[in-house]
Amino acid sequence: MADQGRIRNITDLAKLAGVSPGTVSRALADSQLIAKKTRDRIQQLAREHDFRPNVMARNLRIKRAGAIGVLIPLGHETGQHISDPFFMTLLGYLADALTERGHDLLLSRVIPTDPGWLSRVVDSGRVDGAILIGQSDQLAVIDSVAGRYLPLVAWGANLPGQVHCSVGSDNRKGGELATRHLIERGCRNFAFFGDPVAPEISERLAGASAALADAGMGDALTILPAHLTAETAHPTISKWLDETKTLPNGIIAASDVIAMSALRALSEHGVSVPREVHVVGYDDLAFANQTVPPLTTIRQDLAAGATHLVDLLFRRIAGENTGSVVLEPTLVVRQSS
Amino acid sequence: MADQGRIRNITDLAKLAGVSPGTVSRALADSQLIAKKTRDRIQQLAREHDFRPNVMARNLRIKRAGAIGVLIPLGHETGQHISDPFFMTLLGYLADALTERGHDLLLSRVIPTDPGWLSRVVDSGRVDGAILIGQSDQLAVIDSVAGRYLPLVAWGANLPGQVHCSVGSDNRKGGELATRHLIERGCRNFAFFGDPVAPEISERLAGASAALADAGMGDALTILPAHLTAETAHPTISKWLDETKTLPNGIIAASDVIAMSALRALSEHGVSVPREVHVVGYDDLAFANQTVPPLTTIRQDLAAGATHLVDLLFRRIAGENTGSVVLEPTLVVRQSS
DNA sequence: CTGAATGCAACAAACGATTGCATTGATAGT
DNA sequence: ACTATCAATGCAATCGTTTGTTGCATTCAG
Repeated sequence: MADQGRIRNITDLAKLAGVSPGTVSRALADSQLIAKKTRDRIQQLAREHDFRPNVMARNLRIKRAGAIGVLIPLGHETGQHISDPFFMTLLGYLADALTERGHDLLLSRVIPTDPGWLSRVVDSGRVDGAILIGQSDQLAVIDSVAGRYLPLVAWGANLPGQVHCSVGSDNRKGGELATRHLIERGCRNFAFFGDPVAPEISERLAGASAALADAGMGDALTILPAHLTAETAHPTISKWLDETKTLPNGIIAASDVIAMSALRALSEHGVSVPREVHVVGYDDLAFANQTVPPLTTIRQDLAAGATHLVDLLFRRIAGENTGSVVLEPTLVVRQSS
Repeated sequence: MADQGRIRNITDLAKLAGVSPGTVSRALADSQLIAKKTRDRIQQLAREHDFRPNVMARNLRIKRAGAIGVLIPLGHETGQHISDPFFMTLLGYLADALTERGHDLLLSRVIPTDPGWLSRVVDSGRVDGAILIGQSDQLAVIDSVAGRYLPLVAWGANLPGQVHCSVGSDNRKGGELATRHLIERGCRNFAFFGDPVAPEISERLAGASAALADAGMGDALTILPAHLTAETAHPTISKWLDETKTLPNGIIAASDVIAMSALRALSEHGVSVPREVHVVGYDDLAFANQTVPPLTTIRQDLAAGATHLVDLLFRRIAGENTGSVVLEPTLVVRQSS
């Protein structure tokens, strides 16, 4: 009969080492309370049997989860897949930032059917805190949970009177930047591609309108409510181009994804960018400088955003009631304008 | 004095209901052992205090983790960010498939420095199984863990003699498909953009070479080892175009991301696609039909791939020693060829 | 009216760790 | 030689559940 197989828990290892479980626990934690010699021996033994203490049991005792829930609520825009490049870019940065802090990332794509979707996660005891990527149309639910649960932060708009902590860029200002740039480029006739049902988008639109009003061109804007996915944006835009009599010469897209669809649709209609029409996107995702022509866009610094989100979250986990953060959007000029 | 605050655990609720904790547990699980009347009363009470049993404690007792680890090993190609659209697309599908099975997704971006990176996750007790997105250059480590740990599957190549279970498309065949298509389009002079250091890429290249040899054009292929990220691929390609004397008329890109960079570089060099040069990508990611012109590409069905990965994983969790799956790649013809 | 069958709920032992406190030896101080 | 001190380890309670076993009332057949 062999050694009775693998070492499954701290008690097995204790027997093997001829000590008590408590001693093993301390030894593996490298506690000074245990003689260096014993510690080394036990650690060596653990390595030999490649034994690792059960994290779940540890977390239960220690009362922490070691994981942060990252939720992507898809309320409106149900067609929007989790693999939307914007979400994914932010997710990537979050993964890095959380790993750095020694926490795991529990990913959840959630389609809010009942109002319990958020508490189900935060009250489950599986996570030490939660990060929402986008608020979708769930402001009420988010605010209500945020009222009693501190470690919760969201990417998105910072609206007056909102209870929860958010990180996002100044969408209104972004819209202004884009529009001013187009005005400088000599555009006189504008179109906004994007559905203002989402708060961020409607802010961007508001910024655009304001900039035009400032320039005395308040009535030169057409709004085309294009959805945020490429699959739905392209046909919408294409159809619109077919039907429109006078083409605008400045297009403000609510996202890079929409801008990319616009570039394609314009190309298919034989319209030259930027000669005939100038296009500005929003986000500055990785692909934005790989389009033909490379896209002028409003950059949201998602790396900085992720860092802020994580930073605020951990301060809240520590008990601090932090405020929100609004990032400055910047204009990145490339060849589409 | 109020009700002493929140209900934190099953015992609190038991006291409140005047029953034992065990009864509460059974009641919340809707066990027939508890009288319907008692069950209802307790469930109602739980709802009122929106109490949810602690998942970690439950999992500890029940000996399951309720989560699947999804690991993205970044061995070679360290520049490759987690937000690579390919990874993210697959991740999205995985998130959906796992959620459907009632499991959480524990995301980990791992840069393998020591060989313990994989066991650290699977032996931690936090996950019921693990899915690797890509094998990177870690075949040895993966195979060694797979030898003793059943619930492990990987997206990637299916190599002869490999111990671990994998799901991936037939890269060699994909390379052949792309090349045959270009031959049919009348191309006579070819370039392959991609670094064959990764096993998948080298298979795609092998397929391309084979197809050319078949057609008696074995020496008509130039290889440009472009990296998989857009940031690095574009300058490489651009430089190459500057220096090359005779332009190929057929380009096989190892991925859609590389193809997109190629499209841009070609456009910048005033080369018309597809009139002068035909381009085929690989993957068929969401953006592939939004490029200018829309990209002809080899489609890997990632939705099906994710379903297979999850399916195999759960069969392995149940104890079955499954084989690997190889998916058929298909050609999607658009306007770049 | 007695004894067996049945339905409900309580009890207590796990799951695998951590940690305050008690205990043990050995060394040192007087 | 006797005790005070201290370092090293063991003991046992605890985290919040689940679940096999047991015990107490009923109910019903005979």
